[in-house]
Amino acid sequence: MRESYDPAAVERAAQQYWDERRVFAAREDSARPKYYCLSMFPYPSGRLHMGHVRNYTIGDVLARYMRMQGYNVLQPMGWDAFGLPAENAAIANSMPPAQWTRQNIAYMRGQMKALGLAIDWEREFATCDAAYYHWNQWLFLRMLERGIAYRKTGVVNWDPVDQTVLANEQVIDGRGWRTGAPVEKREIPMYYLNITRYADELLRSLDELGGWPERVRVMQANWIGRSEGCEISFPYAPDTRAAVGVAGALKVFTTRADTLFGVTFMAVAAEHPIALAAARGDPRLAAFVEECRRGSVMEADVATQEKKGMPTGFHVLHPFTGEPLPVWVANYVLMGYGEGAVMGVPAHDERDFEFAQRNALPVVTVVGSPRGAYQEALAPWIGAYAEHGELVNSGQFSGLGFQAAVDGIAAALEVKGLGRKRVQYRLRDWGISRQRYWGCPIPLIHCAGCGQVPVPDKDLPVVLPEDLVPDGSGNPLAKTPSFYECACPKCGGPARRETDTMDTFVDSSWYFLRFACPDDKTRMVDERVDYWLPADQYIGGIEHAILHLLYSRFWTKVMRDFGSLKFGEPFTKLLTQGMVLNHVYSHQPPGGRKRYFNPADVYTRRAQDGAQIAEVATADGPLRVEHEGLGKMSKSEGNGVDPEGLVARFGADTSRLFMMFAAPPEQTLEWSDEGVQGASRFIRRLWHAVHGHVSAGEASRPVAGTLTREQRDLRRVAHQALAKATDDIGRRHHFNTAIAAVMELLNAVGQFADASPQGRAVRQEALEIAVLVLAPITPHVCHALWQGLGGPGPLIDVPWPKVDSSALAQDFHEIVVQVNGKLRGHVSVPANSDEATVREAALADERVRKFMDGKPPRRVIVVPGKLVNVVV
RNA sequence: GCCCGAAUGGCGGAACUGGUAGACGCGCCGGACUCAAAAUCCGGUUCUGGCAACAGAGUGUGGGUUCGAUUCCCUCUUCGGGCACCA
Repeated sequence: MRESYDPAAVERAAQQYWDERRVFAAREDSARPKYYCLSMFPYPSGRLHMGHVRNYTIGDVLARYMRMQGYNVLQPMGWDAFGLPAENAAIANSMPPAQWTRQNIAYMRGQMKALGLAIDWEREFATCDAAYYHWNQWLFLRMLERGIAYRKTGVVNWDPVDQTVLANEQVIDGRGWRTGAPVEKREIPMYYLNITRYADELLRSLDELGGWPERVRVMQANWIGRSEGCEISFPYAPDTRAAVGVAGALKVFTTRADTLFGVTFMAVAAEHPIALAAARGDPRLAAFVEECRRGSVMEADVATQEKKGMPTGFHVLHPFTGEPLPVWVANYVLMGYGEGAVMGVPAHDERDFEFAQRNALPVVTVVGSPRGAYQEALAPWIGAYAEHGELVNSGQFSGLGFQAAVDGIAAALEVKGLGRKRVQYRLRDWGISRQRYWGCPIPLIHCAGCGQVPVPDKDLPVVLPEDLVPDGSGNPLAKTPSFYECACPKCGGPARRETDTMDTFVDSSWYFLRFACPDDKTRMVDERVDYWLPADQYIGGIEHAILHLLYSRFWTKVMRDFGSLKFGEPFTKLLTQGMVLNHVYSHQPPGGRKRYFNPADVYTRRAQDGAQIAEVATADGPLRVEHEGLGKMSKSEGNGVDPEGLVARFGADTSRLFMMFAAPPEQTLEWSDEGVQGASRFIRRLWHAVHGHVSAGEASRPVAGTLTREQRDLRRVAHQALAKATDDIGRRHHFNTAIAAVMELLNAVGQFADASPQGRAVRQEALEIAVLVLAPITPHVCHALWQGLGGPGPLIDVPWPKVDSSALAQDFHEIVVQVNGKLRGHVSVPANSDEATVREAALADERVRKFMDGKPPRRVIVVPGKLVNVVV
């Protein structure tokens, strides 16, 4: 082996070795246990960023480790290739999204290959390949046949100037990103997938996901949001009946039916039929309804906006007392959630309380909370008001506790035909229609005579034309007759093809299945899926904890119910990688569009008053930019760091080692390349240690029982490091501490000067352990070092080493002694000492006696092998 | 606003099940090598007091449980993620 470490040469040689032998091409093999190691495929945004490097290195370490453990490993890669950024790039560069996307894929594939990932590239595909999205369309039609896909109207952000539907991301402070025009809500027909049909199963089967982080399961459970409550109907009073034109009732859902006698008003969404009916005769109300129609549809905006309301002048009747209750329009009630109406109980609900205070509505206490019920009209809200308690002022139900009250009220409502118990979910059906070009076409045809007609299976896929260039106004597909003009498959008459495309979450909801059979031209999935799936380990960012993972679980269950799959959960274990954060800098000219700047281009200086000023250099001189804090590395915020420079300067192994050493995978990481020198230095030290060792000739194996104390010490350090690294990599996925253990081992090897044959044998074993443990993390240099050490066979085929437990044995234990919980001394006791011996040794210690100050021990706590605490 | 996390030296982090706080690395300081620099090697490095031995304090804030709390419970603060059309 060469004396000095040349990362470029080492990495070229190792990658060539793997490529020539196709060592990562995975084949089904019933003789070996399989391990499907899946990382979330990237959006081809142009360049990899450090979040990608982190994600794919974690996956690669696990894949290579499990291969060493004897598993038949599949690690695939593909591209989540449809999406909005390609259209934005197209607008900016007048280039078709397809061209931009495919260029990016080619570039990023090269970057990934440079990292030396153990990927089976023969399975690669992009979701914009017709051979892939063909099956999106095929399954969508099967869902349509079974009523899982259906059509209804939905609310979108509408830019009135560009006449375009905007993504939430394109709405900035309530205005369109390009035009600056105030955004409006607009209802349009859309296609939905009936995920709520699976709400109960999606919730219950979270319990089976023992390999998922607790926090993800909690987030999903809260998102699905099962609540048990009552549906209650408030019959229209005569004024409402007259305005709406028919007799009826205002239906609400509540988890607090026990507070029914405390209802003092009703609140409906601005889009509710009662609100619209009332607005027809009231210009002020009409203006308020119009105001509510403005603004974005995002829940975060709705939840934080000022709570406003206006009375309709109409009334509904209390189901028990018959008392008329005023109906208000409120901007915080959402039409798309529940019934679009809520009952207002100001005495026992904080939001209702604030609304009542603001609008001078009465407050009626109906629950005697043990910690104090609402009394004074102007008293501030306290949490106790919302607590369960005994009912008061509630007619026949007074005196009942929470559950008895809910049961009694529900039963009585049912008798009257005005309500019943019901389970409600927060989860809403999944709207998949996008009024965009760069996505999978929805395979439907609209015929004047036949209505909505599915594209026949034989005509699939409906291929997306790849040569269009969007201009930001509307969907280019809707302006392309060669795409939308077609014949009705039923009657043969002229018809119009659907121009909406599918949400890109559809593409990513099943790609992991297709990696098992990417070449099957006749079926969506085949029997190879039964071999590889479910994926044993899924790795991806915590930001996908809800949407992507929930949609993938739903899609899997649908395919299972169609008979295509034999399992209902796609990912057995989940590792949610913490985000790699970087600073976010932006500039927004008055009335103009906000632009983001990469932190690498930003420099800061001090103003005269000492304040930090951030600027970027432009052709027109320095431009002041605003620091928005830290955020995940992303294309849209322009704060990604391209790993290319790092790899070019230090090599893939150093980059991988540095990234894995920086923090455990699940932890958020603020990007900094300080410390990368340390990773580079460590690899060079290892190289020199191996080189120095092997240039002195061959070494034998150590012979147990004949070793000196120093030789036994080094063996113990080596096997301790191996035991720790095995646990850290295999179980905990804490690669940073595994690396630290190898660093300690290398430090010990450096201290070990024994050049005797036995000494050299022990050093050989220690270096082999160091190289094998690092093999999953820094595979290229370890490939070369293994050759240098004369290890048997190529590293890629070497199994994970086994801990020699006899090497770990220790004769003495260092016991920590505390007095009153404070560290006061150490004693060394033989490893097999009993509790009494340890206690005696501790009490005999001089320093311990000094701090006991002559007082007798009140209590002595002995933790075997570790610690003694003397309480005086 | 709601849901989920996180906070430990100058910095990244370690302490896994309640038992020695600061492993390992970066940076910094000192030394060796060198004409010099880089690289490399050796030593030191939580803070305060002390020449030292040593003592005291210390894991975002305030409280609680415990012989013992970075770890468990409650409060608050700050930061990050998600909130259904960014992916």
